[in-house]
Amino acid sequence: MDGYSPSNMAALADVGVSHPLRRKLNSLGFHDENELRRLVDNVKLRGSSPRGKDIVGAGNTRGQLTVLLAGVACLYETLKSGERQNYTFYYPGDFCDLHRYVWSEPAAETAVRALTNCSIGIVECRYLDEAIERNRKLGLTLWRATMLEASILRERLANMSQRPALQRVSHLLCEQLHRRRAIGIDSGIIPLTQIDLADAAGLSAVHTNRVLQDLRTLGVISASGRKIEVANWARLAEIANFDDRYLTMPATLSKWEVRTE
Amino acid sequence: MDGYSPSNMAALADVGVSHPLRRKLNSLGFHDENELRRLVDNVKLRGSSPRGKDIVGAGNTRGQLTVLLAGVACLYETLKSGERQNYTFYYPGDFCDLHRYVWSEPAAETAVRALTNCSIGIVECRYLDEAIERNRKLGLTLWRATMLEASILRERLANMSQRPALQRVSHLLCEQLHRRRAIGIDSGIIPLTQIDLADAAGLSAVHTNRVLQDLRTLGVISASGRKIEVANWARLAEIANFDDRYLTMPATLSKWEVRTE
DNA sequence: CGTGCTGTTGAGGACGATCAATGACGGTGG
DNA sequence: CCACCGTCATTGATCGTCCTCAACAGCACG
Repeated sequence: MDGYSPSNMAALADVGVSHPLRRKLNSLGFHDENELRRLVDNVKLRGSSPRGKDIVGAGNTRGQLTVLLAGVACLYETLKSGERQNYTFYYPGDFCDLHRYVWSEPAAETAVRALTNCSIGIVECRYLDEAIERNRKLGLTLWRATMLEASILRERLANMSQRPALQRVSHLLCEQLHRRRAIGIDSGIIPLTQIDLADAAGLSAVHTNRVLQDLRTLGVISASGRKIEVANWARLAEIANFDDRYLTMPATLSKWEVRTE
Repeated sequence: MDGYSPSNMAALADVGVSHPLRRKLNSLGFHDENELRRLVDNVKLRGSSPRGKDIVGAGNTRGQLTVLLAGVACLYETLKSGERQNYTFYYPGDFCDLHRYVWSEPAAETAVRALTNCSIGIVECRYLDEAIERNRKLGLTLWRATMLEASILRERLANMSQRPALQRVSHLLCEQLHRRRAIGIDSGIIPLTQIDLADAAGLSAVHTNRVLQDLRTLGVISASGRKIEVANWARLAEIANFDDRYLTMPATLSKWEVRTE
């Protein structure tokens, strides 16, 4: 199970753990307490989605932005050949449809789907318009969120097109581990099916399975049949040739953060 | 040769053809004449780069943004295995290092390289800071530019990981054709070497060559040995299963454009 | 207690990588 | 004007990775 199941969201708030969105914006260098509070207050709970269900489909949620509050989701597309391609994974705090806010309708075949049971929040675009209007740093921060998405896509591109399957899968796992740790989930459990991984890695499910078995043989992931649990992070990163710089804000804060009054 | 060689930039201005940056921002839905004029006036010519030379390397151009004025460039990375991965192609009007402006230093191995002879302009970050400060729509437009980059990356990801080589190369060619036409270059000539294509498609140069020969046999590209010229756009798009929606602003203008007073 | 979805295994075959060598072209300097 | 050199294009042969098809086992669900 995921650290953030829908059922414990209320508990989260009580215990005083940061709202996922607040944590996300913090990690992007946005620390305006006042604005954060207002923004978080404007996130309405839309409900929950079971695994496999589309969160953002074609044409719905006009005028609203979707925030993932708990669970794991992905932006995917069903290609004409019938295969599925997972483009981006979403974790709590991520906006699932920023592209719609800034750009346009994506192709009709593109959608966001829940990979585990998810809890969904919504924000009115109108509210966000106003917030960006009065606080330019918020706009820059969201721009930066998009830049992070692009950064992840570039990394994936390099690792999918050039590397053999073992490294592809390992790299994907590393990305998930890091992103989960960034939101406070330290366990090595990755709540994705082999099929989800295959769709993201551009491999067949069969071959993905074989790669995972190899990783088990190497002692990198534990041997339980149904769930994927990384046992040896260092070895995994080594195999994947993983360098987390593309995921994290540099220690030398960007000028925008420095410019914070 | 390219429609925009460095040598005819001056001529461009005389004939009254749009500045590349103006055209780019227009295509992203930004039409504030006043702001555009000021921005363009603040683009200083940095000089030109011959094919193969790095335009944006590690650590230079602190405090400045790079705009491609003429030619074709690409964001690439030399992987540890020695292969090269082309992430993004840049065409006149594109900022080459927006990622640095918003995010941070990329990995040291990432750089921007001229693929043809290029003409380079620069803008002081400070100026852009001010411009975004006073004109919120400009910031949103640049955000949108990043979103377009991400959109292209997603499309590439799908086509690189799932499709056979013929479609990969075809799709890449289609992308170039469309982007070139968007900046006013209608010829079917694509000024890239087979090696450039291979690095972008994640294929070996040898196999890329064979694919191009197949395309010649199919009558899709012309048979001249040294340059790649697309002879049959429709057929190419068909092979590539190309859908240009991911590249273009929708006809139904985004709310931002509508909101333009 | 079936019905799906997920995970697992085997065998055969296609696609693309790799290695190696040659040809063609453009630019440079004598 | 010619000789030279580096980059790019081309060809053939071999080999490895990964796909495809097919079947079955296990677990979770109603």
